[in-house]
Amino acid sequence: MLRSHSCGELRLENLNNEVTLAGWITGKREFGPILFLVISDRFGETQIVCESKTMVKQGAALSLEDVVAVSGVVRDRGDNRTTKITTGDIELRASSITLLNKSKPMPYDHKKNASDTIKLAYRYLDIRKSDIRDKLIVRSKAASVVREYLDALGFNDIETPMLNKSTPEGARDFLVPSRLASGSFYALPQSPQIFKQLLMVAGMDRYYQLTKCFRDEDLRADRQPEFTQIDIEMSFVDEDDIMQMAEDMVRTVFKKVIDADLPSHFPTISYAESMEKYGTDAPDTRFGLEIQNLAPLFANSEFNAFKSAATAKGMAVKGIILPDAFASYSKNQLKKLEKEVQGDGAKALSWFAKVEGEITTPLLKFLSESELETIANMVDENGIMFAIADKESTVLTALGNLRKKLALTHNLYDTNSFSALWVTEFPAFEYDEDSDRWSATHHPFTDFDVDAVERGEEMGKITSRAYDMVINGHEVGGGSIRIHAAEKQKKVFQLLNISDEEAEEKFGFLFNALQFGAPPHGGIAFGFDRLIMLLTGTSSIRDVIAFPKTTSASCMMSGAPAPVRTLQLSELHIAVKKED
RNA sequence: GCGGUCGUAGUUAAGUUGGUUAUAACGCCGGCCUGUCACGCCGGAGGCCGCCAGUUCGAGUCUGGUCGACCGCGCCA
Repeated sequence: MLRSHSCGELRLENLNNEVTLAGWITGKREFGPILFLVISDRFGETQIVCESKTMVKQGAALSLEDVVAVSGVVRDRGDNRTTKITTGDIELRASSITLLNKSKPMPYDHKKNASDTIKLAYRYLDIRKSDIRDKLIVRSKAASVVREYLDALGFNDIETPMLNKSTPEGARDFLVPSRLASGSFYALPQSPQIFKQLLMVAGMDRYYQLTKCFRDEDLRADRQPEFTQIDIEMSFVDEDDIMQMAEDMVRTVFKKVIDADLPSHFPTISYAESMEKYGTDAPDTRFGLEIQNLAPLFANSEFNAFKSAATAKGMAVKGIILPDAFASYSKNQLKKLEKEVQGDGAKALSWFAKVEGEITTPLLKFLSESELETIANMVDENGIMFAIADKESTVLTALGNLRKKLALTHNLYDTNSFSALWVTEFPAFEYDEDSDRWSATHHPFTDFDVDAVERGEEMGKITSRAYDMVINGHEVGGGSIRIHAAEKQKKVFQLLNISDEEAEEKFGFLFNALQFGAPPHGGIAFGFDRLIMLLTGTSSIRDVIAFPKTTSASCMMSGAPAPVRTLQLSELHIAVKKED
């Protein structure tokens, strides 16, 4: 070992010990005949004093971020103790300094808020100098808690292939050209979905994996082209078994990693109720501001925009009530809010405020006495009711986003608290206007009541056996009970207008497997990165990934993606087309 | 693919109605300093104002395009 202690370790009890520390120089304060250095590693920092002429000379030659080993005796700082660092009671009187490696000056000032560009270009320095380091440690800890938890329940960690066959459904695949089979390609997995189901057919009973998934779609603050899933599948279970296990696992992770208590039972809300109350399928329930249906109120309104929205099919007029806030709003701010909802496709945002018992609104002259009275009864003094009349889906999206925005600007919730819940009863099908047909909302292996279709129930009302776990308005995990009977799977393909040939080509190997005694099974997959974002309280996924990519999916350090040599291309039977 | 914000010494920023030699702080280099801990003081070096074109007598500043970073929409079964 090049050191006897870490840089965060020494205390008064080590007085007069002869020790050696190794780390980076992070401070240097010179006073002629005496010189202070600060040596740091990820465990902490320790002050070094150079007093002899030789030591001062050697110390003065060092630069910040040089890597050194320093030997000497631990000394009490006496009157000069500090509480700013954990080793502030002591200092190390240097008797020898070994320069292990020199460092160029830092390319940016880590104490200031440097640009993402330069921090990503020197990611290893950002990890060394910022709290990214702590977030990566949380990530490591969380992964080990997950493994411990699942191992104890008899789950087996089984790897699945990275080189797969491309399936045209779902997200765009990352492709890997084949050298041996000219013109053929592998696809990197979007998730191990089919393989984990095959493992159930294989009788493995309980499977899990922390594994990379790849999706070639445009990025967001919470999306990377490669990300990590906690992938889980179980045999001989129903929804409750999986949900109970999954929430207990997540509770354990939050408790053991950040000592946070999630509720002992996660409430369940149906997709329909979630959309109606919160305008989203991933509601944040740390605050109220639930969406109210205003259709009854305006069904006979003189104000035509409201009346028609309240009565026409597929239209809606809904609102949310923000208590005790109107006095703090200017006309300008209300205009800004309207701009926001217009960004979500709504035509306008109406508002009604209660001032001294009376309703104030730009729509005053369009509304009847009784309408104003009803609103006055709904809103408390100084409260505002915001309303949107539009296409139902637009109204819900816009109010859902407005709700989050208002809660954030008015500090309506504790940012350190957690709300965890399940969303269930998702529609099994959604209507695709482009292709004029119904398609599976989740993947086509999700179980649902197929007979309901034969009974003639409305396609849009049939729900599937799927469930999403939502924490603080983020979907952290989702899964379903799968179809395990080949016959049923065949029917579903037919319902979805997937021809036999198409089904055979896309999913043939799974379909075959279902015919060989597939057990009832189901599972769930968690977005591991998003879970770590919640554990570390960050809003950027890049903060929880050691070497992330930019929003255009490139790496600021390596320059990936990059062109390759012609020889490599020709081995792969590939010619690159020139862009115009 | 679309929209928004941003791009000026190594870094973070300022830069007025378009006008002489483009500022500051931190960092870097040299010097001084015996208890600092954001040490202090003196001096110095450091610029393709992202890139290309245009308007103009004159562009860091105005216009168009382009590249990059970030945020959002589409997309992400």
